[in-house]
Amino acid sequence: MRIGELAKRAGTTTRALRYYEQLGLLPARRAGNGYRAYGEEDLRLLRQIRTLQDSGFGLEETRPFVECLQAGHPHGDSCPASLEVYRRKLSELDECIDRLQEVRARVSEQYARAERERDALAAGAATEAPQCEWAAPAALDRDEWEKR
Amino acid sequence: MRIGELAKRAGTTTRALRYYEQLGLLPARRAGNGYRAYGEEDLRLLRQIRTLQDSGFGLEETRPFVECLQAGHPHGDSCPASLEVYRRKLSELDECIDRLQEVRARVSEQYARAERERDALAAGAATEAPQCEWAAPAALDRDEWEKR
DNA sequence: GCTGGCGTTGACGCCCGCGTCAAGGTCTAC
DNA sequence: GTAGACCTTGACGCGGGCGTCAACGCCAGC
Repeated sequence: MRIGELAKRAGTTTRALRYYEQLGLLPARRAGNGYRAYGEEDLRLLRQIRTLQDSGFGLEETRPFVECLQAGHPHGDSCPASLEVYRRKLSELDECIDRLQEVRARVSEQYARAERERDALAAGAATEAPQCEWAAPAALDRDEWEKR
Repeated sequence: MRIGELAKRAGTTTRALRYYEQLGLLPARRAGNGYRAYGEEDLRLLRQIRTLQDSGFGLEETRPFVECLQAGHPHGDSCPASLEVYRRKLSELDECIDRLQEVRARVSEQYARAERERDALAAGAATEAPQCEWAAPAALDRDEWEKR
């Protein structure tokens, strides 16, 4: 199998395959004419790479899985190094999700406050209502926010 | 105030400030000797930028907030364009969090399966227990997984 | 023998938010 | 006058995962 066919069957591009080879991730035999020659086994390796990538693994993080398959193990994650990568990735994901949720909470709070203030101003302008100090008790929160 | 002092007071670097100016985000007056000259108001703008950046806003996304302050509004988010950016960012965050949680679930599942298989093999090797077909019913799930 | 579709290597581009270096100008203090 | 702390512009680097082009080789069909 040549590079174009492998790429097509795996749903990727020849450029990516050449890049993986450059990283030593997916080495290829060579035919007499210099063309890269791949086997069915390479398709498995490649699918392993793509699957992990879809889950946010970097190429270097897929290496243990690929080497595990190359070593003849039944699955890419049949080796301790792969399990370790799983664990690291899970804790990364947890940390990332936590951070995003904190950020989301902050942004949501700011958005709600800004909308309240807008509505208060609109109502004030529309009704010419008296501006009372106790109408905007969020000012302190805002200053705290801006100091970050 | 010159660039170094502003950078220090805002907890950033001169390089960042020059970059913001290059983007037209934080323009600076010039002193007679060509040095950039900033005022207290610029410190507010800069803090607005940094705060938003900490929440994952790209520099271009901070622009409406900065322009809002420059226009003399009390807060960076006192303008409709800023509120729109808030809304977009919130939906981006939601989407991102959802994706990460889905990924986390997939990875976690794979990890659990891989560990079960490892333990099963270890137990099998240790006790020389007979290898029964019904001992590894997860094979189908795995094939489905690899086809993705 | 010519066209077209494969393949090869090499090199630069992209995105973003700067870091870092180079080569110089400006101002203050001693 | 000179050291040193600041400032200026310009340019390249980085990280990750390739896209894209250039310039060429190989092979099949007409």
